[in-house]
Amino acid sequence: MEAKSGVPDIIVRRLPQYLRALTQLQAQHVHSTSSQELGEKLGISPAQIRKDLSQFGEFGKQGTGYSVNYLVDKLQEILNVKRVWDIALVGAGNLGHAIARYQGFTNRGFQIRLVFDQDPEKTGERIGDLIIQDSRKIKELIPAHNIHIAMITVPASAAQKVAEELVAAGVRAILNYSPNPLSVPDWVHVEHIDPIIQLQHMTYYLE
Amino acid sequence: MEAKSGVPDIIVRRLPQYLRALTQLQAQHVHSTSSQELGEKLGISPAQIRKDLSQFGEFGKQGTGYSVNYLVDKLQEILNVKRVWDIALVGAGNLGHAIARYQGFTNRGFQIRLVFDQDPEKTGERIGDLIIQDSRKIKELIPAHNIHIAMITVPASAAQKVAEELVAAGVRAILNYSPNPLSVPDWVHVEHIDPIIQLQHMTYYLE
DNA sequence: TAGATTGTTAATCGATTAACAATC
DNA sequence: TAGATTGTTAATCGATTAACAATC
Repeated sequence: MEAKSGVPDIIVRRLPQYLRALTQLQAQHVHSTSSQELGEKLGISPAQIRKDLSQFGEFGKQGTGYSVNYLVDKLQEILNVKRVWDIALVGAGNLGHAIARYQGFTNRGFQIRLVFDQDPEKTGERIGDLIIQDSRKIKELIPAHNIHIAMITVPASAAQKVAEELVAAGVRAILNYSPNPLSVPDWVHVEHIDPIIQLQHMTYYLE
Repeated sequence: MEAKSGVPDIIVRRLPQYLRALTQLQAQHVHSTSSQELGEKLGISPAQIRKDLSQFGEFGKQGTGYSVNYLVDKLQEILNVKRVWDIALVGAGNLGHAIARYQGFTNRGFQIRLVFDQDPEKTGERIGDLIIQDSRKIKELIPAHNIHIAMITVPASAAQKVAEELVAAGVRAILNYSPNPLSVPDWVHVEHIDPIIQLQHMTYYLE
């Protein structure tokens, strides 16, 4: 699961960070920036930022830097987030509820459209505008809503099975909140969120 | 914020993944493994795993591989998680509640001990065994509990201020769930969780 | 013993940075 | 014009992999 047009994945991974920083500048009504300024914000060298961006086009002007609006637009295009992606969430436990209620997705290109849970006591219950659906309907509802991205917030023991059902239903990208590696076909993208991995990285440096 | 004894940070970042995979093997009562097997699980080359581990000692045996229990023990030592780290959580909104209730921290070296919120309506309320404290008590309670790690789950606009209060109270490692970069002294470690960054990385590869 | 797998060296590969001509 | 900053090349730096002697 890497390389599309041949741009190294390590570069692609930095683009969303550039976009986030630029969007924040936009919110502060900053119209113009430079690789220097962006680099300071992100802890990335200016040369690297220019090199990364140059993979996709010439977005700046010598002497003046980059137009914030223009670069935001271009990065949204490159990252495929000029549209809104509908998302399915599987697992309406504590974390699933919190994510379903989170307001921050919408203006960054994503919208949670379906929530599933396997527990019959939960199905039918509402979370904001959403109604919790029975997990057995994954196969039916995900294609019906033309959904290609899902988040998994079920207990570790159920994650692999859920992943398989999602893939069978047409999902091609999974954000996995369970502390389990998922085994999926290699045309399915998986990103993993495990806070403990990040905590343990930090404790290495603490005495 | 890098390099302790001089082991490259890129290697340190892989250690928690090794530990997680090994713990899973342990749960399946597997007693012995090899760089080959571990590599397949993690999508990392066997040579790299051996090289990474060799930075810290000789943990394997030619011909037979690694004892799972022994390697788990060694990695826990290296990562500093043979002890339990108490954690403070700031922000008792949806996400904060979900994290405070999450059961998965304890057996991986962490325990949430304090929860703070700035809203007077919430302080005093319970989440499981914890009682939500007024954020103004950060300065008092964090040193009193000898806490050095915190998680931030407040809205974006409040995150920087909270980070500064935490640092002033003695926190040296922050797991930041807000979509904001935090500016902290360089002896403070920050890890960032922003699901949208990860989603946007995946949409790059989707049509 | 024969087979397996480690730890490590040397070779390869790829990513980052420094530097600068081009130019706004 | 003078100053600033881009996009890009070439040099450097660092990480990954291949290969193998050592040895369980």
